Amino acid sequence: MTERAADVPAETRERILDAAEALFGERGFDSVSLRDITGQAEANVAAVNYHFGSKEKLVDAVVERHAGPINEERMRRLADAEERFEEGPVPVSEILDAFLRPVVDEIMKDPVTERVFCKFMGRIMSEQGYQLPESVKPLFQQMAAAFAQALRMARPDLSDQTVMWRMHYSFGVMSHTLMHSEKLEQISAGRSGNPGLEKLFDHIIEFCAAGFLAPEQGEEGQW
Amino acid sequence: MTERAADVPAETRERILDAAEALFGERGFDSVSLRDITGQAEANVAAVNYHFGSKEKLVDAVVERHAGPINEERMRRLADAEERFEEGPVPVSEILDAFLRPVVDEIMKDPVTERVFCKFMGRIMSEQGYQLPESVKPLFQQMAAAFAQALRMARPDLSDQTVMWRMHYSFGVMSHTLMHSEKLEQISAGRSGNPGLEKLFDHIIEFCAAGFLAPEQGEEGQW
DNA sequence: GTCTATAAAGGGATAGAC
DNA sequence: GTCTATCCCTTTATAGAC
Repeated sequence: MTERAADVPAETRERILDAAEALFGERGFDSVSLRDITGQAEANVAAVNYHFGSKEKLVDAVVERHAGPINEERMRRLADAEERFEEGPVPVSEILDAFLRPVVDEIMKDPVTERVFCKFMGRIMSEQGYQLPESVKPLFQQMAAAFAQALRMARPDLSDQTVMWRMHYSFGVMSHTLMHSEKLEQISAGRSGNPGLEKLFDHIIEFCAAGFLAPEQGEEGQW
Repeated sequence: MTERAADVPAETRERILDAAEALFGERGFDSVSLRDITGQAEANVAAVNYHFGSKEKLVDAVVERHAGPINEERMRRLADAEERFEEGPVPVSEILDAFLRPVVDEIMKDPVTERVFCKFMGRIMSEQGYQLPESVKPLFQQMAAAFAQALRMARPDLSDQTVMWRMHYSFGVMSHTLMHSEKLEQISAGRSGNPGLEKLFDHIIEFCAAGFLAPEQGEEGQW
């Protein structure tokens, strides 16, 4: 937004966004005060209201910074997969990959903020009562509808309801893992340290894709 | 704890616990004030400190009210399953059932608080930074270890790490679904309303058990 | 654009009457 | 065991100097 030299400490606005992202991911939106944020960002309390207008708008700004690019990339990858598999439906694992890979890529852009952003993403996906900013809602809903449609075509033998639930379960696995990636690293640290996000997400996709393979129990329309 | 007639409005202490459980589940621990709680419970602010000593201890009390019974029942059911399958390992779906069923039962005890407690449980399983009360920690760890052990025996072909991760994914599905059960009911309401918790959890177990069936990719010890 | 100072509201906790 | 009244702290937000 504003112009500045390359190797100078980030602008106040950016530092605030970074600090907010880290703290929100760690402790949630409500529990973090503006003082916590400006303290960590080495900025003044008043700077938040100067740059963003209010705490709520700061939350929106942090979300918007990533949500747009990620959802656009998801749509791109899904469309790309649909082209590659034009003869038949896209495999479930490819659909889940199109959903998750953009998150991994966004995290990888800056290794320093890797774990920070992991948790923040997980929190966005799971926080109760939190309302997505109006600016990203339409794209988000569009994206969710496209993925649901692709999954229905991938598993035409399943009822629509079952597909929706399993899509939801997959989101649950992803957000839960993002939020607790720290603890999990400790678990696996006994052997060879952090397995790396890429492998972790491959592992998640294997699990969820296998979950989609389960046959439907009972008659259709049981829901 | 205290004696009272059967058909009289619940004691203040109980009303506070009920209100706290509902509000904590809805909005998290930090975002809910004691005034929110006592307002909903039709009690006085000072009553919280009289009955519980502090807000933190109130949180502990809400957790303790359910955590003990649920974890004990989990252990009982796992032990029971191990007896039934004494010739061989307990199937994954039986293990997951032993883990999840006590939650369903606890929820079912009082249909009124069904959705309330769903979300509260989901929040306990997912809230970052929240520390389990010391009084329930040992039982919790013991329980987690027993289930991990059972799952390893159920899938001896998988590496220990893979089993741990997949157990974690299953927890993710469960907590995410508990916390968002409301939204999901809306989705399925088009056809026949609330599918009922029992069916929902059967569905979750199918999904997770199928996830455990996925073959392990790459060599062992890749983590 | 960044600071200090302060306003205005709400938080947890407690003393003391009943 | 329950209430009122109050203390003291932190919160968000803003006004105004620099």
